[in-house]
Amino acid sequence: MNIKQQAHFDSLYQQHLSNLTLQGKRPATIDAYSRALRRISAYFDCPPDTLTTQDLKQYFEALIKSHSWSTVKLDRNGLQFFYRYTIEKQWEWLNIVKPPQVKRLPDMLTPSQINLLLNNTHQYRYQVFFFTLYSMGLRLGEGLGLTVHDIDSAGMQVHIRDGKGGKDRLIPLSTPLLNALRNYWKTHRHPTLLFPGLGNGRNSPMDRGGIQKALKQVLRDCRIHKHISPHSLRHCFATHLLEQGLDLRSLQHLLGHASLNTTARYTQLTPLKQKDTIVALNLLSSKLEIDWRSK
DNA sequence: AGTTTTGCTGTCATTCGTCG
DNA sequence: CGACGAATGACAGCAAAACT
Repeated sequence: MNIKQQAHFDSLYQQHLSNLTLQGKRPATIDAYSRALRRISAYFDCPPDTLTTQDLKQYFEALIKSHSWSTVKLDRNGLQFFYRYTIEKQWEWLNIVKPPQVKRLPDMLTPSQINLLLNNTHQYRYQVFFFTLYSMGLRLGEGLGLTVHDIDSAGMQVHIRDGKGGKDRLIPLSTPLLNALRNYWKTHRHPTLLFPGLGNGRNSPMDRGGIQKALKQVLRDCRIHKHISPHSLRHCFATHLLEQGLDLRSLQHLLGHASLNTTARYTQLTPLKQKDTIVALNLLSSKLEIDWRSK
């Protein structure tokens, strides 16, 4: 791009960012949608507002060859947003790119495998963290964001902040988890964070990559060859609660979302008699016999 | 259909023991 | 004391789900 084109691109890009913010998009979305604009402009080496439908077809044809459908989808949506909000053109997007439909079922651990996993996690911080994710069904980011002020030991509940889509929720706190969190906190005594990083990262939460790596190692040690990630603990939480007879509505509350398609699909249980959520939650952690790695 | 998150990997800079 | 490498964190990019 020459200097004039570059200036024009910069202006469009700034408008794009501004529109994303105005439409209330979350940081991850802004990230992805703005990358789409940078990528296509780099590909054609010109500002993105003069491209034709033919250009777009050519671009996506190349993109499908070089990248996964996940990336193609993000680019498609990002550019669609750009054309809708920043310039007037409306493309027939569906006719240009349409990702194939796929359905997958996640791998799952049994309660005894969870027990095995926790007992083979030899680093205390990861052991407590995995236990926290499993016993409250948290997303990775929700667990990392926990602060000491979120733990209401008098009311025996935990305030989960800024979950997916920026939503909060409250989750009953079991005694074993409270004890684990207290004992672990005493090892670092951070003024706010429950799971601070080490070294000079001590004022931000632990590293996600480290957590994922630690879990993979433990799975190898346990000779568990399923495809399991920290997020799987959330699936296990949901499935095990269903197996204990917790009803769907209560479970939806605990997970903080409305649809249970992914969770309900892989449990064969149809039943779901009404049962007290707290009782079920306590039952969940009382089934585990964890040898804590403290000190 | 569209949005938002996690998962995974690589790069680069910094820190931290420890060995010579 | 400095060199060295291992460990760690910040960050970015892409992939894959999860959720609305």
